[in-house]
Amino acid sequence: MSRRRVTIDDVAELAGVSYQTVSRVINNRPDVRDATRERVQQVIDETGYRPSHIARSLVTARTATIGLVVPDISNPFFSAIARGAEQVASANKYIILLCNTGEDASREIEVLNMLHERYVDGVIVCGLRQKEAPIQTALSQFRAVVLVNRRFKEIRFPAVLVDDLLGGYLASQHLIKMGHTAIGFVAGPFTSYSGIKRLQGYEQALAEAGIEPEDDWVQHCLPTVEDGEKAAHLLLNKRPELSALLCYNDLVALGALRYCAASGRSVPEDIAIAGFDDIMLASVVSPALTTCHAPRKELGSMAVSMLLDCINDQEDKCDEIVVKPELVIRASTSATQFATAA
Amino acid sequence: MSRRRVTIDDVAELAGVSYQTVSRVINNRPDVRDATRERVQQVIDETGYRPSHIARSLVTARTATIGLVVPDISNPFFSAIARGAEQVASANKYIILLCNTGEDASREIEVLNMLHERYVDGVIVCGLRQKEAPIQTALSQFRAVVLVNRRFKEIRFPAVLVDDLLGGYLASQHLIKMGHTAIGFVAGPFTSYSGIKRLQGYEQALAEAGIEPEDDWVQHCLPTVEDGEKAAHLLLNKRPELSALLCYNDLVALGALRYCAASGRSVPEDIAIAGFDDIMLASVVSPALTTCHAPRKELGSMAVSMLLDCINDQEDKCDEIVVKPELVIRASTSATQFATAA
DNA sequence: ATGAAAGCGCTAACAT
DNA sequence: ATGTTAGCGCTTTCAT
Repeated sequence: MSRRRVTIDDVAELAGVSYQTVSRVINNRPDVRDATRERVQQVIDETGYRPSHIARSLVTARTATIGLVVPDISNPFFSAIARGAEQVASANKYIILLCNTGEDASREIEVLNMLHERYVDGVIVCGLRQKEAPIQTALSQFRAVVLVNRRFKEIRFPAVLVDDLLGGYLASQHLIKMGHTAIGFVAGPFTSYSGIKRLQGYEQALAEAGIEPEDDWVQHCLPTVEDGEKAAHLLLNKRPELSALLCYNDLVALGALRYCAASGRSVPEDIAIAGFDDIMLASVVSPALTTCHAPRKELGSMAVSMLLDCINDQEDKCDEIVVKPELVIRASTSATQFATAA
Repeated sequence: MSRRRVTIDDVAELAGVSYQTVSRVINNRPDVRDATRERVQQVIDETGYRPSHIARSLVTARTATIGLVVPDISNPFFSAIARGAEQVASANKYIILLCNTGEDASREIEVLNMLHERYVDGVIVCGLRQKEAPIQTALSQFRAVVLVNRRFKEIRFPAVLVDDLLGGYLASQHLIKMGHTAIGFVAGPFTSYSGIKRLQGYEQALAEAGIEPEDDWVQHCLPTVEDGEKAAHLLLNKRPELSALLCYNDLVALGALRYCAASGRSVPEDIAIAGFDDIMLASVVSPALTTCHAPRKELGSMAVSMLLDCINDQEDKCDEIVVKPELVIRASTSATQFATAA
C-alpha cells in the first residue's frame, strides 16, 4: 500500500541540511533560521514525512501512550469510561492502548505485562478482578497507575471510585422503605470489588432494618444480561418469597427484568427490581429501572487527568477521588413513580 | 513508582553471557544450550525483565499494533465492533490503539496521522465521514487498511460492510406492507456513508411502491438519542401526516420513541418506528424496536482478520465482505407482533 | 545557526 | 552454541 517510509535523513538530504536541523524544525526549536526552516518544512510537506514516534520514544523514554484495561469494552459502563478517557488523553496528545480482559483475572496480568513491554507511560485499570498480591507486581512496574473502582487494603494506589457501599446501602434502604423485607441480591462476579462493596451496603441496610438475610438470598453471576437472567431464575426458584431483587448492575437487572417477564411476574407489583450504573438502557426499558447513577464518562476523564498528573510527578494530585452515586428511582421499584431522568 | 528499567544488557551481565544470547532466549531460538537458557531465564524471572517492544519495533519495522478509529466508542454499535476486534487482535498478539473522532471529519485525518507516526501495522477505520479525496492520502500511508461500513468510488479498499442499501430497502418495504404511505426518514449525519445507503434503500422501496416522498420527509441529525429526539420533533411538526419513521440507527429511533411518548403519540398505533443495528436496547425498550440486525462483534473480528491478512501480504484475502442485514420485526411497527429475538 | 558524535534497547547478519 | 558488529530513526550533548 505504501513505499518505503520517509525518514529524517531523507528530508535532510533533500533540504540540503543535516538531519539535526530537521529534528530542530519538527520539534519547533527556536534556533533555526527562518529561511532554513521554510525549506525544510517544504520538503516535509512534499514528502509527507512523519517523524517516527517509535524512534523518539526509544530516546526519550516516553511514549505518550497510556494503557486502558477493562473487563468488557462492549459493556456500556466501560465504553463510557473509555470515551471520557480518550477525550482527555487526546487533548493532551496521548493515545490509548485498549485491553479487554473478559472476566479472566489472569488475563489482567498478561495484558499489564504487554503494556509494560510497550513502555506505556501509565495505565488505567478498571474493575480489576485479580487478588491483591498477584496483581501488585504487575502494577508496580509502571511509572503511573490509576485504578477505577478498586481499592487495595495494603497499598494505596491513586484511584477514582464510586462509593459502591453507599450505593448498595441507598438502593437497599429504598427497597426497605417501599415495604420489602425479603430482598435478594443478584451479585456480580465474586471477584468484583464493586460487587463486594455493594453487597456490604446491602447487608448494612438490611441489618439496620433488623432484617436477617438468608445465605441464599445472594446469587453471583457474570455481569451480563444473559447471566443476570439465569441468576434471577435460580434465585427466585430457590426463594420464591423474595419480593425484591437488587442487582449488581443494570445489565444484570435487565436480565432479571427479562426473566420476570418470561415467568409471568409483573414488575414492580409482584417483584421490585433495582440496578446499578444508570446506563442509558435503564431509563428506556419498561418498566424503567431504579438504579444508582454513576458518572461514567467523568470517571474516565478524571482517571486520565489524574494519571497524567502522576506521570508528570504532580504527586499531590494523585490520591483518591470518591464519587457519590445517586439513587434514581423509577418505575421498576414503585408502581406510582415514573422515570425521573432522561 | 518504579526504578530504572531492566534492559537486555543487565540480564546479560547478570547471567554472564552476551546480550545476544539473551535475545535468543527471549525469542525462543533453538540455538541455545539448555543450561545457558535456564540460567538466563532465571535472571529474567528474578529481575522481572521485559523486552522493550519499542526497541524491537525500531529494528523489525513491525509494531504488532493496529489502530482502530471510531466516531464514538460509547455508541454500542462501535463498542461491540471494538470488542470483536480486540478479541482477534489479542489472539494474534496484536494490540489496539483506540481513536475516537466524534463526528469531526478533520479529526479523522489527524488521528490517522498520529497512528502513522506510531508505525501501526495497519488501521481499521469505522464509519468514516470524511470525503474521498482528502482522506485517501491519510489512508494510503499505511501498510494495511480495512474500512468498516464505507466504500470509495475511485479506489477499492479492503472493507467489511453491511449491505445498508438492502437494509434501508427491507425496512421501508416492511413499513409499506404494514400499510404506511407517508414514511419519514430520520437520517443520520450527512457525511455518513451508511446513512446515504440506507436513504437510497428507502427511496428505492418507496419508488417501487409508487410513493413519491416529499423533500422534507427526510431530516438529518447526529446519531444520538438526544438528536434523534429533536429530529423526530422537527419532522413530525413539519409533516404531521407521517405515519411511520424509519431511523438511521437504534439510538436515533430511541430518541424518536421518546419524542412520541412525550408528545402523546402511541407507537405503533399512531406512528410506527423502525431503527437500525439491533443493539441490545432495541429488544428491551417498550415497544420493542423493529430494526435491521447487524452482526457488530463479527464485523470487528472480521475486520481484524482481514487486516492481519493484508499485513501479512495475503492479498487474495483482502477484498470486501458484505454482510446482509436481517430485518427483525418487533412491536414498534406492528401492534400484533412481539419481540422475536432476545 | 548548524553539524557531528553518541546512544536509546533491541534484532539481523556474520563471525567464531 | 555463543559472541561481535552494525544499524533501526530519532534526541541529546557537545562542537563549531
